[in-house]
Amino acid sequence: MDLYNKKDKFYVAVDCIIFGFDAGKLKLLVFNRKIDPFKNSLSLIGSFVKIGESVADASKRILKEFTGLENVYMKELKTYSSVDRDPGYRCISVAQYALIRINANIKKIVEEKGAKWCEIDRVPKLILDHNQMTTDALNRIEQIAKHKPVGFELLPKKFTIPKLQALYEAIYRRKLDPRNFRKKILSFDVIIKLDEKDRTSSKKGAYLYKFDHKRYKKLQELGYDFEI
Amino acid sequence: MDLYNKKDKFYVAVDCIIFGFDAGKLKLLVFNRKIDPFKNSLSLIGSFVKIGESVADASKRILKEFTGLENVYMKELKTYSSVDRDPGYRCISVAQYALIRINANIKKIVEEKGAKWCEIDRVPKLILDHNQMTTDALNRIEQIAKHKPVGFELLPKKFTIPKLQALYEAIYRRKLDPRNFRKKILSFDVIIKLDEKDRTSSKKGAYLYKFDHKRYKKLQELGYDFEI
DNA sequence: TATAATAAATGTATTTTTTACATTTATTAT
DNA sequence: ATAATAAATGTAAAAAATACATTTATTATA
Repeated sequence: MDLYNKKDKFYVAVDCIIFGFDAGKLKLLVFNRKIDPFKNSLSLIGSFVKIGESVADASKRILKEFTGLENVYMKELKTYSSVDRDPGYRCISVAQYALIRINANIKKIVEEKGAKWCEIDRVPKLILDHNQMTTDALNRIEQIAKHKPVGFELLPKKFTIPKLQALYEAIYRRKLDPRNFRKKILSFDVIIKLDEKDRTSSKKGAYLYKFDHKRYKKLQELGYDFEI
Repeated sequence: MDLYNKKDKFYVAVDCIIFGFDAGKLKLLVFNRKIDPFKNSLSLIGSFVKIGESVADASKRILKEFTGLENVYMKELKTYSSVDRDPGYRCISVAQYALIRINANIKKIVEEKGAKWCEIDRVPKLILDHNQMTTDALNRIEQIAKHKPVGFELLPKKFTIPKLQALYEAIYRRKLDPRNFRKKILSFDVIIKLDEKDRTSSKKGAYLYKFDHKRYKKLQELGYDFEI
C-alpha cells in the first residue's frame, strides 16, 4: 500500500476545535471514530492534509464535511509536532479553532456523521493530544474574545443582548453586570437594534440586534481595539 | 539520492523571524545563502525539521547555530502551507519569531555564519514568502507587546527606563510621553531599580533597572493583564 | 570657577473609563 | 387584578489615562 514506512516521512494533519453555543452553553464538536485507527474512541474532527492542498483548504474541507458550513470563523491555533504524539505516523498536526452558529440543519449533519456536541466543561477523554488542543483553544478564544468581538460568530445572526451576555459569561466563566455589559457593547457601536423581539425567554421579550459588519471593518481598519 | 520526488511528500521546515534591538533600532536577522537552493539570495534563518525532532527542537537548533543562544523567547507565529510556496519541495513551514538581546558575542557569531542584522524598515527582498512572514511577525509582536512585557527580552539584563521607552517607541512606531511611560511601567511593579547608572547617553546618567521575573510570573498566574 | 549643554527625573490637574449598585417596564398566566 | 418573569435603564464614585513644564545631575568648555 504505502511504499515507505509511516514513521519515515512526515504526515501533515489538521485537527479542528469547533466551538458552538447552544442552550446557554459553550459546546465542542467531537467525533466518534468508526474505523481504525482509534476505532470507537472520541477525537476532534481532523484529517490528513493532501499533498495538493494547503492546511487552510484541508480545514475547510473537513469543516464542511461535518457541518455543511463554509465561510466560517476559523483560525490557526498552533502546531503539535512531538515526535511521539501519534503512535502510528510521524505526523504533525496544525490545530485550527472555529466558532460556529449551531442550528437545526447543522445538528442534523453532525448526527449523521456520528459526531456530537459536548459541553465544554464535560469534554471526555479524546485521542492523542486532542484534550490538550481543546484546552489550548479555549484559552485562546478567551484571550481573543477580550479584544475582538468573536462572540458574534457563535450567535445566530439576530440575537438579544442578554444572549450575548450569556455567551461572554460562558467564555469568561464569570458573571457580568447586565447594565455595564449593555453599556459597553452599545458603546462600540457595532450592533444594530432591530424592530423585533425574541420572546422565547421572557414575557416582556428582548429586542433583537444584528452585528454591523461594515462598521466593524471600518473601526478595525482604524486600529480600534475592542476591550470587552 | 532521494527515492521519492520532492513534490510527492511533505517536508516540514521552520523559519525563524529573529528580532533584536540595537542602537535604538529594531532589527531582523537575515541570512545570505551560500549554497543552493537560492544561493546568494537573502532569507530568514531556517531549516528542515528532522524526522526525529519536533518543530520547537528544530527552531532551537538553528537559533543556537546562528546566535549561540539558548533559552530564548521564541513563539510560534503560524504555518505557511500554500501548495506552490516553494518551487523545489512540497514544504510547509512553521514560522517562529524570537526576541533576543544583541551583544558583541552574538554579533561575532552572526557574522561568521554569513548572516546580518538589518533595520526593520529596511528589510530587503527575501526568498519565498519570507517577507510576508516578517510582516506577520511584526504585527504579532506589536499586538503581544501591548499585553505582555516582551520588550524586556530585547534589552540587556540591565537597562534604563529611557532605553525601554525607546524600544516601545520602535515597536509601536510612535512617540510616548516619558512621564506617563515611566509611571505606567513602574506601576506594574516588575522592574527593580539598581544602584548603578548608565552614563553612555547622558552626563547625568540614567538609573539601571532589572526585570523581576519572579514577580512577573506571580502576577501572570493571577491573570494580571499588562496593558502597556 | 561659572555657565552652557544634555538627557533624566519628577507632579498635578483634567478627562475618560470602569465599576458598583436598585428600580421600573412590558408582558403573560393565573 | 395581580403575580411572575426577564428586560431595560441611570448615576455616583473610583480608577486609569492623558496632557503638560520644570528641575536635577553631570560634564565640557569658556
